[in-house]
Amino acid sequence: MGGAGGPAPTVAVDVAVFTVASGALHLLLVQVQRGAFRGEWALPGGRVGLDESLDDAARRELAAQAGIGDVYLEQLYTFGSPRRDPHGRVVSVAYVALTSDGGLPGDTRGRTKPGAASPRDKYATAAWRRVSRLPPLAYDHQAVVKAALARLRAKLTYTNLAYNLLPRAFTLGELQEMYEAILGRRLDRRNFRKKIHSLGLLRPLAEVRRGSHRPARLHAFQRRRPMIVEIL
Amino acid sequence: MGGAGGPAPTVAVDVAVFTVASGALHLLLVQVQRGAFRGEWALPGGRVGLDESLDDAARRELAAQAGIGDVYLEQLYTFGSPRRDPHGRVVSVAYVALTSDGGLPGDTRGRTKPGAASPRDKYATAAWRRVSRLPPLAYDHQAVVKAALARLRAKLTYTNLAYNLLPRAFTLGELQEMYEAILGRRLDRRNFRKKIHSLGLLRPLAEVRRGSHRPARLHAFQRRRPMIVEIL
DNA sequence: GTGAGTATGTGTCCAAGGTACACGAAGTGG
DNA sequence: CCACTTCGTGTACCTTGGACACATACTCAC
Repeated sequence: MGGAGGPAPTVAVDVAVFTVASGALHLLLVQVQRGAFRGEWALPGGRVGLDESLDDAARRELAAQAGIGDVYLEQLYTFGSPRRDPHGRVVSVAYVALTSDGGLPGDTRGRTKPGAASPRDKYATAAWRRVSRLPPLAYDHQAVVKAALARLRAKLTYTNLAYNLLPRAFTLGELQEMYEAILGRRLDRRNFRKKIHSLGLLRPLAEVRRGSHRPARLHAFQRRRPMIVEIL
Repeated sequence: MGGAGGPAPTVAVDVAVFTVASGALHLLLVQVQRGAFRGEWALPGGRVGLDESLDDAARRELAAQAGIGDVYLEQLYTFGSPRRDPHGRVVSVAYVALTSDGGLPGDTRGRTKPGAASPRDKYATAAWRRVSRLPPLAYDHQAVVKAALARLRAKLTYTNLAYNLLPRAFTLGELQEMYEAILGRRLDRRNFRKKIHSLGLLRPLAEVRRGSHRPARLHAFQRRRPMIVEIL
């Protein structure tokens, strides 16, 4: 390793933020404002400052470009092909982020319907898109998303990271629906519940969710911090 | 993302190269030549050129600093704390590498005894060290090694990456010895062999290895390319 | 050459976990 | 009050992983 001097690549971060809404997995995209890819969709991200860590840069860009704070953040992979960005040599550290509400600016409360663009001007070009129907992406971001999805699917099966994608209280049906949406396959309801219960990850709440049919008991995660647990 | 201009971090690679010899896991270290850490031990690595990929940079540095080519290479994690290098802001992409012979320069054939320093002048400061007895490391390389070991242990249990650490032909005892050395626990010989056989990863050879006792049949990997296989 | 010593090589039994699978209960809505 | 839909639970089977014992083949010491 060494000091400074000489030509060097630029360092950037790109973040794949996921959330679940309407039983479908969504990804946050922004519209490129200038340059060769102007108008196309891309992952939020940007240059890393001299005095901030990579994680900090990722959080800063998320807040700046989409008004999103309070996410689970995990480094994914670093993409550094010489020609991945036509504007110059950019080495990009990719992140996976998870959030429970489509936390777009303004209505952080109002449970923004993913799929719609954000109301605020500053983030007018940020939007949640169903992962199953993504537009073409700028740069090599399609490869980034592919890797992010693989990581997300893998980690859901052996960690409790699911708590980052659901609100405080949820029904077992909603939890299962989330797993099915992300893993892309159906799960046996009885086996799923048996497994979840045996792991003791959840805590039943007093309330129930009332719908068109039999009410479902609400649950919450015992501990909302990352743990290694074999779920599926 | 964007173009050039403004102050930016330097990009470097650091590589944790592992090999197995004398039934123990070894790591390749180099002695720092200048700067604040002069004389201390560190992982081989260096700046990333403007026109090379990250993987290429890792291979180039390995060849230059230790005369090592022909390794399995896998990106590990990117370390980017602002103060991890006292000489300036360096974002370092860490790699894990695996090689079967302590392939130090010159005697690529002669199966260099790990633990000894290299014979060639140019690589005089490169040496294999037992992972169980590592010296203090420069920079944040101790954290890098810790992460590399975790990755190595994890991957050995669900991939066939072991083929990168063994010569073409080996006995089942040697294979098991390698697993035990890396995982740090003993395995039941009968269950281990049963599992390995049932996976069909190996191909028995005609020859046997003769030692002080009953000869052991030599085996080779069916396919020497990365595969996902649940081994342990 | 012969017997002790040691590493190689194989099969069984049991426990645990995963998968397939069916029925009653609690509500809503017509 | 009847039909419908979702919630909620338990059993049987099979596969897998882990504990475990004995015969074989060769070397070395005597």
